[in-house]
Amino acid sequence: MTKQQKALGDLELTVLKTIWEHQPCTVQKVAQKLQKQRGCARTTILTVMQRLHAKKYLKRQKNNGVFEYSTTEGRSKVISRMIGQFLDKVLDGSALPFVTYLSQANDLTKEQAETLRTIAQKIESKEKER
Amino acid sequence: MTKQQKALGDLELTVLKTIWEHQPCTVQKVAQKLQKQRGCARTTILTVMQRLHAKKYLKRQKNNGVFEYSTTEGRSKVISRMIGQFLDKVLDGSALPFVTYLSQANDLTKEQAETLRTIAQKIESKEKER
DNA sequence: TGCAATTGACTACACATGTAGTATATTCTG
DNA sequence: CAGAATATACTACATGTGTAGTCAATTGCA
Repeated sequence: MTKQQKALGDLELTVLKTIWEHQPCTVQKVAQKLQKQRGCARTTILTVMQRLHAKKYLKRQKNNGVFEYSTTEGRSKVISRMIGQFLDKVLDGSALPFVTYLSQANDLTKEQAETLRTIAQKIESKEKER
Repeated sequence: MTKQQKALGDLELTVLKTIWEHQPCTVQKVAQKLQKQRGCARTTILTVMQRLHAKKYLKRQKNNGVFEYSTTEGRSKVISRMIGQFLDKVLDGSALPFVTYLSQANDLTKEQAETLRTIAQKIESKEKER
């Protein structure tokens, strides 16, 4: 059962993100949003959405003669998988470079600092579990 | 000065990693290593290395009639850039999903746990800086 | 020195993805 | 209901990457 989801390109990810935020969603809606952000044609978005549908990232249902698309998986699930793949493929399974990256970032944002703090808490709870 | 390095494909990254470990390196050496790991032909590696050279990830020098390749950038630099790109493109600049991923991994390795601990220390030092 | 082995340039092809036009089908409106 | 508007399908093309063969150049060995 290797449900191995196919990889996502940049535009595909962008489209998917848009849909996660406005589910369910017509091609038109997505196209309008991304026409501004990326200046791409409506048919480009249409094609991408058809591909995402073929790849099973999207499901669709015709409402009033227009397809409404929804995602088949939640955002966190897909993103998690991508993180896992990145970890494997780029970082060889080690999270250390990522941490180093974060801690070296001289423009560490409040959000990231907060993130780090969160991690510390996670560690503590992990410790207590034992 | 947008020295925007071109993106790397999977095989390209794999080759680059091999070279980081055995610098400088001939096509043959890399090919032998990867022929076992991925079962790809010598000329495949040759092509990839030529492309990496064209992309400026590798430099070469002829020694005894054979090209010896070296990387133009250190591993951590390239990996850092990739992390930054991943953070931007996939995680929208937020490291939180990554942390969540790590803390939820039920097969958290010792190494990763250690990583988390390291982060906690980083936080502390960051805090003290203020 | 001549042949065998090695090396590298070039070419080629398949597939993925971004990009978008054209044509067909569907729906809505007057 | 017919034409206009809209939506979808189909087709196409460029680029990037994995993959690898062919052939010419180079090197080394007998």
